[in-house]
Amino acid sequence: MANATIRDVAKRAGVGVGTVSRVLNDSTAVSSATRQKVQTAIAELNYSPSPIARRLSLGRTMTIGVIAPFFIRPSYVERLRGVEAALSNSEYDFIIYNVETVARRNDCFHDVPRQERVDGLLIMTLTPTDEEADYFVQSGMPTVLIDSSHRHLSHVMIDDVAGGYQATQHLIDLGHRKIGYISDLLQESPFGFRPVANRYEGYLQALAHAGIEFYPEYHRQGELSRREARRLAHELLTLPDPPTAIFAYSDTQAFGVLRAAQDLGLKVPEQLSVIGYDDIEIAEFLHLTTIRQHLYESGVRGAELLLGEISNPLSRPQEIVLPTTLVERDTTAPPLLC
Amino acid sequence: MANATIRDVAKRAGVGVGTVSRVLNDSTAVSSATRQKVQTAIAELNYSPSPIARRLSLGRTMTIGVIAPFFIRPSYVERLRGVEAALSNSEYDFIIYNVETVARRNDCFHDVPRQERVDGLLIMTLTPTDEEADYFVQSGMPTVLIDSSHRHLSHVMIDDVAGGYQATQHLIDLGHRKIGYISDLLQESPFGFRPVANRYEGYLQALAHAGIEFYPEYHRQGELSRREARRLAHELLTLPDPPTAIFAYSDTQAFGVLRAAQDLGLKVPEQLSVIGYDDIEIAEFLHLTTIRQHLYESGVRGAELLLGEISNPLSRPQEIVLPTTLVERDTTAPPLLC
DNA sequence: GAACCGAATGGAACCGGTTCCAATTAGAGC
DNA sequence: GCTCTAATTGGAACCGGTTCCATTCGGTTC
Repeated sequence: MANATIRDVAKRAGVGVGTVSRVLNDSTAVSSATRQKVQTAIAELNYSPSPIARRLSLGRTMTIGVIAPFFIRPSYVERLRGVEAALSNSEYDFIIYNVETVARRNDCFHDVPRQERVDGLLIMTLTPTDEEADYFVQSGMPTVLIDSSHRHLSHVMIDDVAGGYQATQHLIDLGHRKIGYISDLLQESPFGFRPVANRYEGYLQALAHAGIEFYPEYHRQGELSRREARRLAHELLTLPDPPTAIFAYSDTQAFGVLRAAQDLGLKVPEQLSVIGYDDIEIAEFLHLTTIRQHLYESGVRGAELLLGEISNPLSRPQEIVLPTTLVERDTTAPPLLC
Repeated sequence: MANATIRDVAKRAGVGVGTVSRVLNDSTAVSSATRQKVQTAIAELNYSPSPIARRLSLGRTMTIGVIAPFFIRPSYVERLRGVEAALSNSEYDFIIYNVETVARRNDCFHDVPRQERVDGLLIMTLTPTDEEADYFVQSGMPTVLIDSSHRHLSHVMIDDVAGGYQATQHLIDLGHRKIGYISDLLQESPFGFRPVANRYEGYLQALAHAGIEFYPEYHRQGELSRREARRLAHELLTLPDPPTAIFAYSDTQAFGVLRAAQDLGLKVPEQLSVIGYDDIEIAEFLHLTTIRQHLYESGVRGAELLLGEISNPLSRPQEIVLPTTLVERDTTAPPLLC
């Protein structure tokens, strides 16, 4: 009773299994009398088809894999929310592969397309090598990158060079010349996140355009956490000639900077300007000036791209570039005159 | 080449499919010479077994379903992190079923056990009715509740009555007598979250034990969001005889209260004490006094319970109760003397 | 009334694993 | 050398769907 099969239904309705399958899949070639009989039998037996068997014979899993590093970080949560929203209208479920080590990253990249667990892959921030990208393409696994890019794969990119430029330029516009930058790990990062290099690039470009010399002492990098950012900001702010403004790679790190300022009794924004990046939900509450990247939307667009690619596998790689926006709140102001 | 099957491997190795299967599953009854041959063939064909086929014949999905309302709320993210950590050591994946409407809740409760998509179910905060619980039991679906309870199902409960009591008692200990409470929706909530009733109960008990009369005007309820909490706090604080302390159902709501205080120019904690609930990550940064419930741990313990139940289905329902802890920071203090 | 056609239907084969039973083989014991 | 037993091994049957091919049947057409 618990688990009736399609054969039980067929027997009870006095038809063949093919017919039952046709009724289930809304094939038109079934007379309405037969359809009626089958539906009655289905109801009587409280039958529901086994998705696993369906998948096996269809060769599709109706599941999407999402590979995300540190999926509990606020920015990934926002992106996932977008993915969830886009997928909730479809027939697809998603499985999260959380990545916190390089070994795990490599395992995921290698195993997930091979095991036929998923019909498509959404990869966040992690950038595949050329080899890996070709491997995805050749294995026929529809793959979409969010927050990174590769010329052979569809992707939703955030223009982080522009974002970094925007943040720095905002500080310059306010009159700052001594602008610190607290970054995520640049070289030593095991993952080589693309946005890390890009925002740094934007920072350098804005300085150069304004004719401000880059002062290496003002650039600090460390693991992405409030605690570490607080430590680094403390270092910056206790330099003999400290910066008057700090651009932080992420809102989370900006909060660490704010804390350091508080520790040292510096008033924000009067004595120190701080700008973050991401515009995560809590940023508004804390009045943080920041660069908004459309996190939620990046998830939605990425998922849509992937669904399109699954239903139409031959399409050429698409690129979506999402802009960034300056959100001015209360942590930036002109520097004090000296 | 892309997708070799077990039969290809068997042919190439010159053995039967049963033997290949035995090698794959580390059955002992294979001579080492044969094992060698098979492994060579596997390597040559770059073969990896299809999990779907495996699931069909095994009748197991190696996947766990997690039903979570509003999974992007910080407290659920923390719990999920615990689940992910516990599951990452196992062979199981997990699928998130996000619930934001009652219809969706009912769908999930009804369909997920029936479709054989998952081997076990982890349900957060949502409380099954007796009927639903029996349905889970009868369908043989191992089910564990986190942050709610039912006598027929294993669960990880947070002692929210004690937590509500603790929060209120802390304010009383400081000398407050006029204590407001801003709650999640109590009656009208479509989900009937258990913790909502429990924390309120704790609040009432603490007041009663201290001989403080409950003053209905001091109790407000509204949708769980910062914005709504800010509005409600504003109402409370502009009463003719406003409370000197406010207990908020969640940290998120406490932040709304803090904002309302700021709007009205009230100093915290001098003129208003605020205590939250959850101890989400950002609470420490904002120096919020709060009640810590062990969110991450609740996820870990729940997942462990479920894995145990899957491997040993006959066990009786277990109960784990996690305590709550008062975390004193800088948003509570004795009231001003009048 | 015969020939023909299309729609509806039944059911075998298939997806790719696991498992169980029967058959083979090797080795031990006498 | 023969028998018996245990260890290996091969492969059919099965899990529960889908699909395709063959068949049946009712209705046209001449």
